[in-house]
Amino acid sequence: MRTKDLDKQQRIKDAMVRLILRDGIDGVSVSKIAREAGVSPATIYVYYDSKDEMLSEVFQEYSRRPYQYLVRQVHPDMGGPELIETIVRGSYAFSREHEEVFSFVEQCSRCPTLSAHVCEEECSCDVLDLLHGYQARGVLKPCNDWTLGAMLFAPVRFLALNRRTPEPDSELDELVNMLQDLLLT
Amino acid sequence: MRTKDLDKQQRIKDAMVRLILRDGIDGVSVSKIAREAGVSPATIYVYYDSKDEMLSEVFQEYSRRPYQYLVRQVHPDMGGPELIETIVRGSYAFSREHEEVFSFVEQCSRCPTLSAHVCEEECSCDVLDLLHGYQARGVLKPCNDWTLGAMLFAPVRFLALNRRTPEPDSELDELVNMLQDLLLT
Amino acid sequence: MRTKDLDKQQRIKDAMVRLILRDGIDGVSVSKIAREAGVSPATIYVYYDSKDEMLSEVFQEYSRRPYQYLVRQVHPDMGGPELIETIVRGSYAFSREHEEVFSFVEQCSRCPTLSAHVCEEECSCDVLDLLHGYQARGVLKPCNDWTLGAMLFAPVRFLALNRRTPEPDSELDELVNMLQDLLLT
Amino acid sequence: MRTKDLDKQQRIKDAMVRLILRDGIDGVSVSKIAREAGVSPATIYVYYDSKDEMLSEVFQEYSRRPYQYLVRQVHPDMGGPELIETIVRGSYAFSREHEEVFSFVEQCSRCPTLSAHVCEEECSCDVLDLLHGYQARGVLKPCNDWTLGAMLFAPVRFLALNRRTPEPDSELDELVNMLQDLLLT
DNA sequence: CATGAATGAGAATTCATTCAT
DNA sequence: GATGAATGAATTCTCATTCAT
Repeated sequence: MRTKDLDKQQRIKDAMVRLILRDGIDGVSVSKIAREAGVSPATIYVYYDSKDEMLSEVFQEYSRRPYQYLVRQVHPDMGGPELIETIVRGSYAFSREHEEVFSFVEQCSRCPTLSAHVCEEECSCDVLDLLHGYQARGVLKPCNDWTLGAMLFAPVRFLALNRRTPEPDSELDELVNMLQDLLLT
Repeated sequence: MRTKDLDKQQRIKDAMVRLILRDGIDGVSVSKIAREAGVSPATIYVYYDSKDEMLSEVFQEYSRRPYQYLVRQVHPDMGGPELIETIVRGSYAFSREHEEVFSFVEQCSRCPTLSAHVCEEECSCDVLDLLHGYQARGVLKPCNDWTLGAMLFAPVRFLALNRRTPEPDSELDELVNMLQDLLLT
Repeated sequence: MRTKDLDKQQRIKDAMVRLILRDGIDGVSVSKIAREAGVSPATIYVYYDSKDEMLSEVFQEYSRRPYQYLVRQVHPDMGGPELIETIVRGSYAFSREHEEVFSFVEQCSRCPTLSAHVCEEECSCDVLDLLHGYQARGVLKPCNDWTLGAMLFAPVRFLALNRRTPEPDSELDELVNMLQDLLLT
Repeated sequence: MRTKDLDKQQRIKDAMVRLILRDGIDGVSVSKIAREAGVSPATIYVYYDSKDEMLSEVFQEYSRRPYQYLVRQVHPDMGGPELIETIVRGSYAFSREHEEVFSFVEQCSRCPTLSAHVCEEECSCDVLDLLHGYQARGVLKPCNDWTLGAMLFAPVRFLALNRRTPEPDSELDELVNMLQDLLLT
């Protein structure tokens, strides 16, 4: 008995996410993924029951990534302004350092068949917990979780998505300032 | 007969957009669209050279819709607070009244192959012009177009996308208030 | 618009039945059939929704063939002995002249998924009507339709199936004689 | 351990035969059989060199079963009428008590690739020997083995195959009577 | 303009089988 | 002996597109 090769499964995920960045979610096929991952198409079915399930499973896993990335950057003893800045700049950094994951998650979360099984609220819960701490301490204005998320995550992603060259340093600066003004007490 | 033809092309667009809301952009095919539109697959090729071109063309056309919708709601003699409120609530209204178009545009704009040919800046130019007027008059804070768009359009779409029942009235209220505070002088 | 080519559909059916005689019902594939018929695999799906439906439809059509063949051989003014002889020898002749259809029907009628939709009684109804006439005239013994069918059709098919060389003339003669003794008044 | 192995092989055979009753001979696969038998696909290849050989071997073994069943029911000192009745009713009983084996053998014996290696004559030799005894004693009419088999086995299988509800008691009665009249001196 | 038939290419998936343990 | 992983080849079927009418 050969044991399940976790490295192989990771190569499959990587290949999928890479191809979706390149060709779009409507341009990937199981055979393309297999070729890119260096395995047989049949091997993919050792790890996933179907293409849909593969997409769904990996989406579920990766949709937490942007938030996990942020949690790693934030220290709970940061000040309010630094917190906002870290979240905004961190979000943008994630979209650059993990382009494929960022694009993959953005695409999946707009696809009705996939997004049905993933809840933004759950994905961001760790970051939200952090933010709740700041709200409790009166550093952050008390406001609804959804509004908070909408303001903290959506605009920077908008910039990341519509990224042009050169880098939008000034836009990011402006955004950071605005959100500091807006969300801190 | 002109009417007939335009009607047929419109039926094709409607069918496409309806199916993409239902099945996702990775789940539509030319034959499905044809069936849904009540025409032959061959007929689609009377109006479009290829599936890709069809998607691209319709995306280009429809990506302006959310902004056209807003322009129709805004009167240039509105006050600043009313302006913000109209834009935010109008954006949300659009996502509800034109669910398929909203979903279609959101999906296409995340798809790298499609979004390459559509520029957010161009789509929103009419709304931006309006906003520039308000900035010139000193009603709206002077800030970068991208930052402005990011703040005015992205958060409400975030709410629209992650819509849950019941309706997020309070979130919208909060959002409106925040943006009024933030963007008005 | 090209019109549906009935000849093409016939070639598909012929190919299917020929291959099933050669390779068995578990040995045919859509692509093999297409190659044998000289069409593209996709073309088969113009005429049938799926492989299963194709099998089922053709089975339903062809399962009547052995009986239609018999009806053509029997004249209603035949005498009783001649009737029996014609049916028995006719059944055997059919199995030789239409080997593929015979084998196809025999294989399908044993396959649980296929036989569920085909009823022997319906297939043989024309022959049974003929036989009822003979029973009404007191030429043929009055007996249950199923028993009659079992005696008239099953034994000769048994011989046809287990055919060895040389031809089973003597067996057929004996069978004819026996059934004449048994079934005539 | 011997018991373990034979048990495992038996489970494989059982699974195969069960699945063929359910899905038809064209619907079984090695993995399905393995799953149904609760073993690994690879294990099947410990006992058989290939799928074809497995089918062929089991068919060869099981094709004798209906006749072995009959031999067990017949006592050589039975009278002629009882003999006929036992064979006919026994054949029918077998088809009910061992549905999967009955269906399996019927399907295989129609499949050209499989039936080539199995000879009805050999399978039934024990029953034929019995019948020869009755013929020698002048109880049973002297007639060709094939004709005898055709009359004694085929009609009742025809009824078994086209079984409807309720049970065909009257057909069986009639069949028994007919064959007694026909075959006994 | 409009169509349904037709198709080569490719989709997702399963197959029978072998490999490594 | 027994296994689950792995796979090349083949499966059924759909795709985007073109053809003939």
